[in-house]
Amino acid sequence: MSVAVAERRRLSPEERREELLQFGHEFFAEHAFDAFSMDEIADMAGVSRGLLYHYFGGRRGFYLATVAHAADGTIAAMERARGNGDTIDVLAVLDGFVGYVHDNAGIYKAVIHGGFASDEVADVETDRVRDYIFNLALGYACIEHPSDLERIALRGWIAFIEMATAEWVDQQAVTRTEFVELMASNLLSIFRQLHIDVS
Amino acid sequence: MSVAVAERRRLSPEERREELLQFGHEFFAEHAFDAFSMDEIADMAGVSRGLLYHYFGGRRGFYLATVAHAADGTIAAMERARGNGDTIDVLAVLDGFVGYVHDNAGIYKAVIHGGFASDEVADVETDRVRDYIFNLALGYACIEHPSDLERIALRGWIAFIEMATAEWVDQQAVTRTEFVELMASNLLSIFRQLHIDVS
DNA sequence: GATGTTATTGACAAAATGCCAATAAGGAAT
DNA sequence: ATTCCTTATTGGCATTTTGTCAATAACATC
Repeated sequence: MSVAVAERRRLSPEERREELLQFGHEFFAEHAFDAFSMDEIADMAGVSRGLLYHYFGGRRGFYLATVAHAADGTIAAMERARGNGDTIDVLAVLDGFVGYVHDNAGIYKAVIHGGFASDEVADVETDRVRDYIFNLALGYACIEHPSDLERIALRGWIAFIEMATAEWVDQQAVTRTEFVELMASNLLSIFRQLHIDVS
Repeated sequence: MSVAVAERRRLSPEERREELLQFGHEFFAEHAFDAFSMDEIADMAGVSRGLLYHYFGGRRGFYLATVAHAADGTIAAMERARGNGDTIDVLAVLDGFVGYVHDNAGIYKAVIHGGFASDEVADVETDRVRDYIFNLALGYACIEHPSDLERIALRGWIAFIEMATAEWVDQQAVTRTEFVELMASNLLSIFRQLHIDVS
């Protein structure tokens, strides 16, 4: 009886990095930050621990790269749904967001929604996603310089859609359309409350 | 020159545990989960590493106990603001919530708002806080068995107030009263949207 | 097929972890 | 005051994990 030993493969740095990020995407979706040693993680990824350190510097670096990757994916999904017209279709973009979370529920909930306790670098990444949505909402309402109250309310609304989407994805108890409309009309409520005309 | 060595103190388990939790409250408010070794943490707390292990089993255990402690504090603050009448004053309870976050901004943002990546036990604690607010909102609207859409919307609203409060505490750019009213009227908007009468 | 580049590894020193027998603080009894 | 006894607290040990780097071997090019 022989143990199946994967032989050494030599990839380009770009390919290897992409492969490892793909693995991190799945790994951190399922396992807590410190649930395994770097040795075990490297084994699961099919590489040596040295390689993980080479590419990401360590556990935290690997985690952060995975967070950044997921943030990129989330924004890209909305970008795609937005299209390249100059009018903003809030329903379409929200649907793009919901689509990404639906297809990547594990990593989204672990990393973007859940986040990592008081880590500045990770916060930068999750905030990138929020800022994208924030600016989209500003553009939709034709606001250039939001007031303090407007900023607070919009950031609150963004948390609303993050939590509600995580919740919806779990059960999908109402239709996707109905759900997206709930989020959109909540945004309109907030605009109305703040006396913002959106025509 | 002599190094000041704190001599060994023998406290009751209850006192020591409380003291260590107090320390954890401050520690995790400022430092990332894995930013220090257990040796360093124990030093800062003024005890041996062995004692930390004895009381909490390790880093994760210590962190989780701190989360639970903060969750208790958050709920207690709302409980206090609620009083013991049988009518629910949403503004008062929200103000109690805001008060706790204001006074404990560091740990709140690190632990309740921020949360820990995909850790079931920590989620149980943060969800305890959310469930308290959830049930409060249900009580306020006289709902016994929320529909799926109502549940999603209310969970979303709770994320709204969590994020908005964290944001408000940072800058306090609008008055506390104005801010609390923003959150309360957003709740009313949601009820209206869902055709829920709150009289 | 030989050669050069560099992606990848294994192994080593240092650090951190988890555990437990030994220690001593502080209350109770004399 | 002094002794005793309980058990909170510690120090140190075996083990695991980490971080680093010189050695190795894929793969492309000639």
